[in-house]
Amino acid sequence: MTHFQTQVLQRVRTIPSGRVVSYGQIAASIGTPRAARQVGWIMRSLGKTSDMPWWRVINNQGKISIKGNIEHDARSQKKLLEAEGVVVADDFTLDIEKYRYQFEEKES
DNA sequence: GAGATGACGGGCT
DNA sequence: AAGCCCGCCATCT
Repeated sequence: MTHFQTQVLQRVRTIPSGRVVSYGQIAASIGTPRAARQVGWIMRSLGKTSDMPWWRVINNQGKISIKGNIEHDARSQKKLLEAEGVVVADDFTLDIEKYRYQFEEKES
């Protein structure tokens, strides 16, 4: 478990139900605004072995861009979000500005 | 240590 | 609006 990974997971864990954040937001909140890709990379490695609300993390275009190689695919993420009251279109897009959650705390 | 990878982001066509 | 391209940066091989 690297420090970077710890920081990311720590933020993901604070996302409230029914809200979403972009990979870039998480990267920025831990002090590395340009490491959005790495945030996604960490999500990929999470798999099912986590109780982390990974499905509340989407890209800045308000779209779910998961590849689907893991057990989780875009469809399951869509269901999870809808279960929390988030409206997701058939093309896996949603009104991110409406559900976007702003991190308040900074690093720890 | 060098090159390749990718659940991203932003800019340009 | 949709697609293509380039830059980022922690990991992996």
